[in-house]
Amino acid sequence: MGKLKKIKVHIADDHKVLIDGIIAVLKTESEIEVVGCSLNGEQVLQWYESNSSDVLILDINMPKVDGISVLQEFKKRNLQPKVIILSSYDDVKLVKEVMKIGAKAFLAKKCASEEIIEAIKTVSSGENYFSKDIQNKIVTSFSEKGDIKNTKLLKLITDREKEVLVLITKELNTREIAESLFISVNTVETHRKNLIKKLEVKNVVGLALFAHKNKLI
Amino acid sequence: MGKLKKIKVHIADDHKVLIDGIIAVLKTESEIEVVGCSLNGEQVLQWYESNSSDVLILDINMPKVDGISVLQEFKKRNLQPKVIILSSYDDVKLVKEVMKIGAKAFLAKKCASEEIIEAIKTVSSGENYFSKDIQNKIVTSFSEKGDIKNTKLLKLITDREKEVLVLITKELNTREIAESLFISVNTVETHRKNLIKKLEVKNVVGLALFAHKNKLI
DNA sequence: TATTCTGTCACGGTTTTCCGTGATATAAAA
DNA sequence: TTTTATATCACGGAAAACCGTGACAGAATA
Repeated sequence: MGKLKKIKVHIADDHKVLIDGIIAVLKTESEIEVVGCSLNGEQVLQWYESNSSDVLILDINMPKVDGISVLQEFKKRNLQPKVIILSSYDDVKLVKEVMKIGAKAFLAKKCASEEIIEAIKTVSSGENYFSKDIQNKIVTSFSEKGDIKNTKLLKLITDREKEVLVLITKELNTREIAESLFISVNTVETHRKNLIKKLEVKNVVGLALFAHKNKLI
Repeated sequence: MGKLKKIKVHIADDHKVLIDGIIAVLKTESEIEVVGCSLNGEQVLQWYESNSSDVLILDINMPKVDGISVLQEFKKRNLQPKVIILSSYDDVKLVKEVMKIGAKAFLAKKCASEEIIEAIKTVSSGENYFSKDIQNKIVTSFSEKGDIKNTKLLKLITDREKEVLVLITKELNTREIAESLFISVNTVETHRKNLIKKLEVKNVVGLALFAHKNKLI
């Protein structure tokens, strides 16, 4: 052991084999040192009560306490190991969610094992890391169109109704909308009624959310 | 000219030099044929009235009619050349916007010229294409946290209030919320009042939009 | 211990939304 | 030319939202 400060890693996954696999891979890296491992979320939280690591490789699907809950608990306790999420699901929404609650990297389990090393080094230097296939998914998801269902609805409403809808989202009430469009209160009410019918919502809340989701504002 | 069906490309950019550059690059590719070019959006629309191409390389910033407007007009006229956006701005939001209105690829102007060829081939086969630097930006943008401004307000409201707020966005009225939380209508009203005060909005519309903007739903 | 925060509930009153139903004029489409 | 779509207006009534004010218990905090 030289003067080199190793990157301390904890591995949490309910599949013992997978942990062993990762340990084997990491053994080839002199800068990385596995300092602990857990088979479920509970163990992880316990371990971090009396220990610490630079990086935590965390499975999402674990018994007792799942990975998401572990992350949330970490946030509460203000624990700061850089977390690399390891998941068999590589849904883009899931990726977004875990990044939001503090993860620094996301690896699909089917990723190349060298990517684990890459990920550890990257997050410990402060950057985020996504495995190649995840990157692809993210980019692909980007070009997906929004709801197709709603474009149909969007085409149903007239320009004037759209105008009223926008003013509704500005938190104006019917009287104020009428004044700002120089039309009768009754007319505005009619527009409201038609909007609610056409957009298949129950009330203003539905209208406001529709407008926002469809970027009318 | 053999039996090979060439990919017909139109180039639109207000910088003549850039057009010439692209033409020079594409000349090396036997499968690609430049069939026209325009210096502004108006010319593009005119050209497509009596001509057609498989691919259109389109600059965003052009005089008279800009690239976005061209895309929108295309949609109206139901013209279907695969559009590759060429832009000096590589803002992620811009990328998202143009993809939504029908673009198939996005290239930053600083991209490697081979990427243009790659992009043309990719879109003409029906897939989307993003230049490497754009891909990076997209992935990076993914891990960025949301608004910082509203987190102040978000911290002001209690868990129970958040619960009520979420139910409001489901288009439930006060009575229904009360029933689903097993509390009195009066209590729900109190929560509503507090929410409106704390979040500094005028009515339910403001509440709904706040919830949506802050991803509470 | 005293104070603040949270969650609960109540009452009365005003304002706004929601709903149905119907009418008229104009313009566009079948 | 008849029909359809759009935009306008009216009335009446029920339902819901909004507002102020006050109160109480338990938990957390200072």
